[in-house]
Amino acid sequence: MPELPEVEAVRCLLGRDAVGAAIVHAEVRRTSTLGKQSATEFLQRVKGAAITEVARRAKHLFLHLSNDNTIHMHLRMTGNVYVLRDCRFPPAKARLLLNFTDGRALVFDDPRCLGRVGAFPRKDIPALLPPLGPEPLDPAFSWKIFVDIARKSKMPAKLFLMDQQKVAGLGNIYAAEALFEAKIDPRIPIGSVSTARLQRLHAAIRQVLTAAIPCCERAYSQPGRFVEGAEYPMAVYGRKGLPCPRCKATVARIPQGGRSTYFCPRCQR
DNA sequence: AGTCACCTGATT
DNA sequence: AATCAGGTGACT
Repeated sequence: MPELPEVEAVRCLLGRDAVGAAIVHAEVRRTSTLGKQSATEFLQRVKGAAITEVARRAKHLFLHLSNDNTIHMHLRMTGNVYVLRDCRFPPAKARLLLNFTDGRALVFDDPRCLGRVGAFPRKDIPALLPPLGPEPLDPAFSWKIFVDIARKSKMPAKLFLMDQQKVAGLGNIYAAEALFEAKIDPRIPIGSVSTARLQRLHAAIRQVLTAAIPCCERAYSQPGRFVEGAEYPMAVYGRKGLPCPRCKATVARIPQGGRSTYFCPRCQR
């Protein structure tokens, strides 16, 4: 589920439901969710602490704790995090639980077990993150910054947008949607896209992500459920064989970097 | 830059 | 049985 807008929606939800809660215990149901960290170390770092703030950087989530530790989470493909009203009834795919003093519990729900959670001293967090490009919704993500990065790269436009070192937070869906908005062929080397199209792309990245966040917030407003009909209205993603909303040509699907890219072959070039 | 491994479940 | 899935890190 998660690209930047989904992670932002989760951050918002946890800000509402988890901030102020105190952790009495952590139940690690799948040790691989902690990666290399031992369950003992994780438990020691979180036990007895309160959650003071929930933050996001790109697709990474941070739960800052009152004891100067921070829980780092990455949802990868299928992770989800939310607060259960009653810790006695965790979902089947719960990989890790943080039990709160009031009987509620934060659950890290992840069917594919690709997501990761870890607890570290807050000051160590920046060094633990992989290299990340600018945050696209930050006012600092200017046209100049974007064009400087883009002009240096020869990557196909779609792979460029998905590269977290170039611009952080886009994934398979919103990269495709931004390219559609900017009318750019996903296969074209980003550095050879015209300045006018790059300008459109810079705006489209912000526009698509900004529009998707409230959709995701609605879709995930009920912890652990998915509100049908709230999702961002996709123009091309997942719409192979359906008409392009702009020109009515047939949306195509091609492999790129081992994944599917959806685009309109008529109006994206 | 491209491919694979990590995991599991849904769909064809 | 094979393919696909909104991600990324480690390989060649």
